[in-house]
Parts: sequence; structure tokens; C-alpha cells
Amino acid sequence: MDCGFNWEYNSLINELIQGMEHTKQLRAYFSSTVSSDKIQELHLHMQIILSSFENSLSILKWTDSITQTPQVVVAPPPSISVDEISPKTDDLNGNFKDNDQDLRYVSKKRKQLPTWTEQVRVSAENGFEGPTDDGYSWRKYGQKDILGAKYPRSYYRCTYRLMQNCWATKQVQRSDDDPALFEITYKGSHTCNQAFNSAAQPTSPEKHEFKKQANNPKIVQSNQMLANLQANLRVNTNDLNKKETTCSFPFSPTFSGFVDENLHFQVSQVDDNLVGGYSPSFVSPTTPESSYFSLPSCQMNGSRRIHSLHHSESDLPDLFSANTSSTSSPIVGLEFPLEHVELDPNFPFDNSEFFR
DNA sequence: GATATTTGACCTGC
DNA sequence: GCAGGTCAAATATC
Repeated sequence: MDCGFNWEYNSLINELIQGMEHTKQLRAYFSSTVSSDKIQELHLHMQIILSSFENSLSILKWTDSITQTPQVVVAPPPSISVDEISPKTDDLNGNFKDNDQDLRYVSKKRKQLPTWTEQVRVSAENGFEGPTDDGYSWRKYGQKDILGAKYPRSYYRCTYRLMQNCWATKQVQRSDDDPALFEITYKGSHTCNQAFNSAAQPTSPEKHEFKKQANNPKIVQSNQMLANLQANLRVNTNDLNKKETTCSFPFSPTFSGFVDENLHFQVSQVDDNLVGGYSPSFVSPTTPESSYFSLPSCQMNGSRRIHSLHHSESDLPDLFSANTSSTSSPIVGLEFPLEHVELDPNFPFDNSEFFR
């Protein structure tokens, strides 16, 4: 076992431990009465668990690729179900007709792929006809009317299936009850390197839409505003009687987003490690249902860094909570009153709305 | 012309 | 036999 493998192995263990810890916290939440102000915290922990498991899968996948082991069956996380491997043995004896061999091999291989399902809500006003980009390039290869379903199911496979032997597929099914809700079933993890091919990879209509949004001056301005906010928001912790709760999870310093025509801020592409992915509303007064947002790079006074900030809408409206970290301590939950939040007065942002 | 999507036909598993 | 999944030729788009 070389050092690289050890490092990945340790990373995997850490990821799984984190998932387990947050699952325990979730369980504790559910064991008590869940009040409305706890809902967003529940959402937070669920996102973290998902990120941990996804990171675990990525690590396993990378380890698999460097060892060049064919068809390693990846152990699924609890939220992932693996299709049962067929007990038939005559399917594996290789006695196929030549022109059928590939098809049958593919079918058997796919039977072993891990599957998991995500639900993605798409707002009508953002113009998407389908779920938002998940960071991978997919090619649609089929559509099928499903018995009892109002909307057809679409089938996608990785664009690089042939070039990089990547067998990831996904199925997209629009909800009958809620047309804005898409249930996406993923089968198999990507073994391709799409970041490497990003410059040359073909674009889907969804990505075309994203690029149009990214070129929108309003969106560029919004991203600049977000960067400014990150640079100017401070929390004075010098004399803060802080209330910390142990809470460790990984975050990434990367972040991107855009605003739509109505200047609603929306996270469009977040790193897998970044908690969130749902619409924050610190800009728009028209989306008051959530005042939570993630600011992965906000610097607090002293050495603490804000990773996320939550303006409680409970009966303590002036109380903020944040997940913070420092160079010497892990990420912790921190609660602080409003007066400790400082925004640079030169920052072009209507903080009266945010600090409502 | 290259690439992506559509859609009817075919295949597979239950 | 049926429903779901995939293929591949035709068509659309860039």
C-alpha cells in the first residue's frame, strides 16, 4: 500500500466518520420535537451527509481507476441501493453470439452499478426546461412514456462513454404532482475526467442557458457583489460570548452563482463540499421563505472564517448562527447577536433587507 | 460537417 | 406478455 493510497484511504475514513456523526445529529434532532427554526438546520445536516457520501464515492472511484481494477463493485452508502446481482451463472460464461456480446456485457455490467436518486426543484422563472446542470456532460439517448406517469422519462448517458469508457447514466422523471420537481436517478459513478475535457466538451441546452446567464451583465455584477460581500462582511469575535457546538464537515472555498432577471440570487453551481444548493434570499424580499445562505470565504475578525451564515427567523430575530473555522480548530457552529455582524459601509448592498 | 436530440423498434427482465 | 431500458436511423441544431 503506497502513501497515495493511504492518504485516500484516510480521507475515505474521515468522510464516512463525518457522515456518521451528522447522521447521529439528525437522529438526535428527530428524537426531539422539531420546531420550525430547526428545519433549516436539518436541511444543512442532510446536505453535509450527502456531500460526505459523494466524496467517499469519488475517492473510491479514483482509487479504483489508479489500480485499474475492472468492475469493482463500489459499496453503496446507506442512501444508495445496488441492484441485486443476478444469481444466474450462465450469463457470465461468455458463450454469446459475437454481435450480442457487447449488449449482454453492458447489461450485466449495469446491473452492478450503484444507483441513487436526487430530487431537483426547478423554478419556472429561471427558464430551464429541465433540471439544472449537475456538472457533468450528458447525452440524451432515449425517452419513454411511463405507465401511470404524466410525463415521459428521459434517459441520459455520459458524453464520454465511448471515449473514456464511462458508464454513468441518469434518468430524469418529472413529478406528476409538482411539475417543477424532477426526480433524477443516477446509475453508476463517472469514471471520466470531465474537468480535463471541459474546454472541448459539447454543451447541453442547459449549459447553453447557463452560459447565457453567466454572460449576463447583471449576473456578472451579482457575482462581483457576492465577492465584495465576502470580502467585506465581518463578525467581531473579540469580545463575543460565543456559544459553540461541535460540528465538523468539509467545505470548499469555491462558489459561484447568478441572479435571474428579477435579481433573485440563486446558487447555480456549488462545489460538492459546499453546503447549500438551495436558493438563498438575502438579496430579494420576494423570497422570504429562506434567509439562509452560504458564504464560504467570509473572513471573521481574528482568525475565524465564516463558511455559512444563518439569520434565524425564529423568535430571536437578532440572533445569527454561523459555521466557522480557524486555522487551529475545526469547523464549529457559532451563534452570535446581530451587533457582531459588521458590513463595510462602502459595500454596495442593501443590508437593511438582509438584517431585517 | 459535426454533434446532439428525437423517436420507433428492439431487447431484457419480471 | 408487458413495461422499462437501450439502440440506431432520421432529423435538428450549431
